[in-house]
Amino acid sequence: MKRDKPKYKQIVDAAVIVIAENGYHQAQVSKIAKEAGVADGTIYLYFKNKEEILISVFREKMGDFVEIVKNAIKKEITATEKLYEMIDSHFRWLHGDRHLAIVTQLELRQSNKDLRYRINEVLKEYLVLLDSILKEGIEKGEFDEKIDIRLARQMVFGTIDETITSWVMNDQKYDLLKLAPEVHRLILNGMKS
Amino acid sequence: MKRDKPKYKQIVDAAVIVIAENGYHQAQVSKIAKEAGVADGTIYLYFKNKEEILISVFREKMGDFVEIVKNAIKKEITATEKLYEMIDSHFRWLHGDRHLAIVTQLELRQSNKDLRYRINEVLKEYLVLLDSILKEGIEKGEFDEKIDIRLARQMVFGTIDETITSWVMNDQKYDLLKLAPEVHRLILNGMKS
Amino acid sequence: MKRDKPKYKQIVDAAVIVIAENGYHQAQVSKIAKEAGVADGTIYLYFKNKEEILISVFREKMGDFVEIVKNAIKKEITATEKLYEMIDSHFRWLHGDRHLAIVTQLELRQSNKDLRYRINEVLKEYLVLLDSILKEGIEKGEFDEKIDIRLARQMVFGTIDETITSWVMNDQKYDLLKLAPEVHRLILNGMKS
Amino acid sequence: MKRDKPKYKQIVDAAVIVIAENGYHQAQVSKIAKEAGVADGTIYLYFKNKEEILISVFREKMGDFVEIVKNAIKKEITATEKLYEMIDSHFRWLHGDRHLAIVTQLELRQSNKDLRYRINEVLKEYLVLLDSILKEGIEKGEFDEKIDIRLARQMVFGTIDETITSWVMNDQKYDLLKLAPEVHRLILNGMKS
DNA sequence: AATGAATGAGGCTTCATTCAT
DNA sequence: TATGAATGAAGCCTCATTCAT
Repeated sequence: MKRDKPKYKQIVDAAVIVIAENGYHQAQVSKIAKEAGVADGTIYLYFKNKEEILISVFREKMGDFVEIVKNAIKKEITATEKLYEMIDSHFRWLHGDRHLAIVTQLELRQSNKDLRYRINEVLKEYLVLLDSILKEGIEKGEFDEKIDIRLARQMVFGTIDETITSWVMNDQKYDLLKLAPEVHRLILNGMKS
Repeated sequence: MKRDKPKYKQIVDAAVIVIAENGYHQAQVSKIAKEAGVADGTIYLYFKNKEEILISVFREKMGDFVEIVKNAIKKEITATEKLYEMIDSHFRWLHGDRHLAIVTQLELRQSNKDLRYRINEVLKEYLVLLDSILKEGIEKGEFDEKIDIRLARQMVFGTIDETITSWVMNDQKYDLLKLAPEVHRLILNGMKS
Repeated sequence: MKRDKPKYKQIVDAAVIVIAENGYHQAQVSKIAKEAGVADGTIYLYFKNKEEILISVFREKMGDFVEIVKNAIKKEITATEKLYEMIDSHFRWLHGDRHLAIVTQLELRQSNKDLRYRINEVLKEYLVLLDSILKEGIEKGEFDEKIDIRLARQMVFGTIDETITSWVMNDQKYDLLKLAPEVHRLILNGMKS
Repeated sequence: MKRDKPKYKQIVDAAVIVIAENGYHQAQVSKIAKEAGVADGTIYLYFKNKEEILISVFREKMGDFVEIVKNAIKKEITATEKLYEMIDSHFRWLHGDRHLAIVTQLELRQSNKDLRYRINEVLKEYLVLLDSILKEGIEKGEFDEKIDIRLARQMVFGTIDETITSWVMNDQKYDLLKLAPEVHRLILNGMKS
């Protein structure tokens, strides 16, 4: 509701900051309202309840991201290159917003089953994109035709996710972007024909 | 404290069941006490607070598991074989205790930052074991000497973890054990020299 | 204030409908505004606060009703006949507006002490009318001269009120109007000389 | 639950006092707890929620009262005498507990539809008792055989209720007990054969 | 060692009212 | 006059922990 109003975005952005700085369980609605510079009640003109704020955080940000990835891989020709762009833009995305990185990798995972289920719905779009790259690679003969798409997807996503989580848990001390080529190489080798 | 008393184990086992069946946020101390067949207050004779119960769940169970893996790989000669044994016994471990699988893959991740930090401490022993296999593989020339150990570890752990989580999220419908060879192959290819 | 403007009546009528359909506690100002086809803020150009709307509902409607009763009994000669007309027109009034019946018998009674006190002020006009009939009946020898006017009034009003409330609580299933003669007879007997 | 524990009664009694002194809408759980001399949370060991406290107030008190009436009319022989005892003990009951009188006549009526529905369930026992007296009176020829039991019940209850409410609204200034004979006479005349 | 009744802090949400336009 | 977006106070309930027995 009213997702195009400026305050909607204001509140979502405030939620990212508050969750990142205080943790999921300490992100009270009143803190988010204060950070957004609105009254507590105003939150409920834009979101049905607290859970909806959190869903929106993920949906808005992940939505932006899927667009970025789609654009990034559009320019590429081979599945191998597309895979590289996906890894690199995923890294670049969270590297560019340290608060968001904390939220997606650590805090949002503390949500309850229902919320995580709904987050997975949003994630699906990303995984579908990944699947299409994998299928293309197999068809073109770039990847081994014997690989199980589901397992390959889990390897790719699991590796990327684990790499980013480690980076966040180490306080984003080292340069995540530099890891992209090696992660790409590890993943690719696993699927080479 | 008093970890050798029978009630200690009774409470830890009760916690696994209660968390698996009710979810992390619905696992009240009183429920755990009831499942363990003791009074609420008794819990606090064995655990300083609720967080300690959850830590213990992970420490006790993961401790058992690390032992299992250590024994499993002892018999093997090559790093490649050891890696296979690690994957297979990891799958076998959680395949054999559906409650524990839910708890490690879904519920315990909803805990707060502090708790997850301490869980990672316990995980370290597992990761150290993994690192030693990777190093051995490189030294023996089984794996590519150019791979970054940290990244390789993240790929291996990320892939295994993501595979198990997917299996749990799909209600453990399909046979996890059958996936071990293919997961092994995917991972191995990524590191082959 | 501004009771003669068309929007005033519009809002009062909307309040009756909203309260009847949603219940007293679910009759938010915004719902009344919507039903009346005006903006929330407009309500406050015509009413000081929400309580004033509710008072007005009763005052306007009860005002109409007292006029109706006055006219109805004007034609009658004996106090006995006037009493019958009062009962019959009371029944007829609420029988003709099912929303209003719900509001006066059930919903408005959920208001707080202050509001109920002010409603009683409005009711007084009705009770004064009733008292005058009772006095007239005593003076004319139709009713027992020994009856306590206050108690008699309470019996008459209590009986009528309880009868209507029962009818509303039974979802207005049976014909209220048919009960008038018997209610009249019961009441009258109580006061006969 | 645990209705026989002393704290259950303690809380119910505290609720009567708090509601009478502050009004239904100002009777916060915390006030009731304070008046009862227990912690807020303790309330919830004895009552599922706030509504259950209010139901219990009525059920416990009305339950006591129905017993009193049953005992009072047991000694009487005629329906006429029984009716007098019912009126007199009803008056005597609320005359003896000014807080309870305010609660039953004014405050509890502000509750929402659900609560009032459940209160009516409790009231039913009283009305059944009243019906049995009326039937007995008709069978014995004390009351007119042509009267409609339902209407007669509404007259009796309506008159008693209205009389007590008036007394409470007038701050219990006059002596309610003295009104019993006249109320009895008014009611009785209405039903005499 | 064991019990379990009692404690009390803490947060999401609603909605009457305001006020800039 | 009319609007409607924004405000912010206020309360029910849960549950980890304690402590008298």
